[in-house]
Amino acid sequence: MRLLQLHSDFIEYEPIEKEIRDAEDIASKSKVRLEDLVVAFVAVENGDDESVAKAAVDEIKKYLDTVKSKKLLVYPYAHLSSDLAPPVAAVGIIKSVEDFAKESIDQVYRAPFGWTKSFNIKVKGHPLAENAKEISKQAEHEHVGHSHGGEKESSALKAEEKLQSFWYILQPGGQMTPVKEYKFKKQDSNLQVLSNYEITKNRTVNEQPAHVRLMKKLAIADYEPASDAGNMRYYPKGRLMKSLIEQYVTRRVMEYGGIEVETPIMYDTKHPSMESYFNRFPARQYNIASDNKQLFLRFAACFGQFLMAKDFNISYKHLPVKLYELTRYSFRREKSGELVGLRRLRAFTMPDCHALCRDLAQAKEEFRKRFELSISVLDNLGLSSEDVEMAIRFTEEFYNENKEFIAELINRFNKPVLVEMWKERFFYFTLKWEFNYIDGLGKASALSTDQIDVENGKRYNIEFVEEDGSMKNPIILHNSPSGAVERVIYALLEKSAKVSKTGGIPSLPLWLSHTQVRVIPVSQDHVKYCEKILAELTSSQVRADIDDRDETVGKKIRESETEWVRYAIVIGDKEMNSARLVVRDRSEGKQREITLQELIDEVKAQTKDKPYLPLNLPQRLSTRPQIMV
RNA sequence: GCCUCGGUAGCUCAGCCUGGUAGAGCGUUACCUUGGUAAGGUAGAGGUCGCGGGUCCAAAUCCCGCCCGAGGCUCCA
Repeated sequence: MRLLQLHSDFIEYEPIEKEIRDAEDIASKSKVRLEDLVVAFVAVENGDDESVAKAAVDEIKKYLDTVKSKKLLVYPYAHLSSDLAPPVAAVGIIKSVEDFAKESIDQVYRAPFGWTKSFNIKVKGHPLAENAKEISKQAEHEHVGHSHGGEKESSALKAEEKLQSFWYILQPGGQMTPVKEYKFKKQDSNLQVLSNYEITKNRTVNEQPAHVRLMKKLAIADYEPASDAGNMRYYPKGRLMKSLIEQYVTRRVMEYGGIEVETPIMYDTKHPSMESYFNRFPARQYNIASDNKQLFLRFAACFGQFLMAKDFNISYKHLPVKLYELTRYSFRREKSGELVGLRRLRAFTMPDCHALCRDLAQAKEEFRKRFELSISVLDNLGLSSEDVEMAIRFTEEFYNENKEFIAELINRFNKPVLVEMWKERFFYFTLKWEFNYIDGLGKASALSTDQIDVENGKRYNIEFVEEDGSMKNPIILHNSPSGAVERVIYALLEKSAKVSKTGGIPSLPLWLSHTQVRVIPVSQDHVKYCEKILAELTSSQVRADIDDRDETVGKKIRESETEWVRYAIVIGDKEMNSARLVVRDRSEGKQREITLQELIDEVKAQTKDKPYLPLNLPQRLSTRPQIMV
């Protein structure tokens, strides 16, 4: 229950109309005026009962004594809480508050429940005139919790603070050294950054991250002030880039054996299998009220897939079963101060693949495949093992029983790895790894990840029939082979910023570039011929456009450079009378003379095995709305 | 959420300290120029100076509140 008490000179209120069906009937709709009193605004929340009403009255009485008042108005006020009890229950509790109050307070009034009311209030100007409290059922003995920090803390949040971690560096070959004793070499500098980042939490920088400027300059994405923070808009080039990454990751997961499904983005907080899972995590979700249901927006694909898998009829012969979904979006209500460009969002696109496994042996076998898949997917997206640092987390028990398995993963990664070890299992997983991108400001962000989950099979009542006919809960692996799609773009942009910082030419992978080839006519007389070339490129599935604006060649070249267009071909009289083209290759900063077919082959070779989508803007630059730059 | 800094034309920013007619570059529109590998020329349009309140004869400028962003703290299953 939420309680806001105001010591007031007067209040006037007037019932206007019934707001909800369950509103109580009242005798008169005339304006009510009360003077020199305490107004107690009350919101009844889910789970509140008579004992809460009693505790609230004790609290109110204490407050009335403090401000030396003997008059009380109980005023139902739903807006104090986002976790309201159903109206039928709430009206009962409100009446209980009124009844209990009458036992110890001289004059008790109550405003009607369920009505839209207008009110006019004058609060006294002394320091104690305003007082907010949150009263919850479990706080019965102490009766109240102060309104600040009143947010319900999940058990996970509390326990996490107590959880002690032991940090090591694990090298290929299996040698594990406490981080404090490990001598970082020059090539380990990013791992050192990651270690400091995770352990000492020392992160002092005072700059805007490079990718934020680039995502705007390249017209990929931008903030959307009309939405909630951390919900971005994606411009045509960004949307195309995201589509391509999404298609690529999805195809790779399906080739691995993933079965694509789609599940709802919102779930009932009160659903039995949801509640226990839900309460283990910090209250960091978007809440939505719909009729009498309290819904929340998913923060991962787990729920949907688990709820679905629960209804499958599974035999041990079917295992492992791999369910896959690309969530657009997953939502996490990160604290406002934590949001950064495309690195940390409140709405993001997450490939999420769960594998239901028969036992630990099968889980480990599957885990290896997914490790390979993740390395390969990330590499193909343009982020190799050199660009990322690995962290692995496990319980002491798991480590002791699976040393060889863990060493195998480290050897495959072939670089020293940061280890976090716990004495006891607190989370639902026994083993988890992730690849982190370390950006120019020394910030670490997780991309790919996989976990061995030994808890949710049971929690969600997912079962399979074992060979002997018994029912068992599977071990579940949680893999995102690429991490959030937005974060992949963040890493690619940060990586190119690093390149330009060291004097190189920043670029994006060719298959993710909006324009792969730009055709530039010297004058309007050449436009027609250019369009023929353009048609050939397009029919060969090369994304090409034409700068047919009335500008100088120099300017058009300059703009193709600032847009990071890889190939530019200038077409004038010379080219119209020759089979060869002069191609400007941005990666070399030089011009080359080749045929159109050779250019097409060159582009195709570099985009082999990658998805293709057509241009997402008009081909003619003269008809293209300008976005940014 | 808390602390610090910022928000001025579509974009990047100056002006604010010390109150007195709202500026530049890019982009855009029109015209001239018809071009050969990183910016051709001239002219015009374009503003609720984030929003709301206050002080003042007068507020982009000073004060208060709010919104949005950046960085830090914290957090990141």
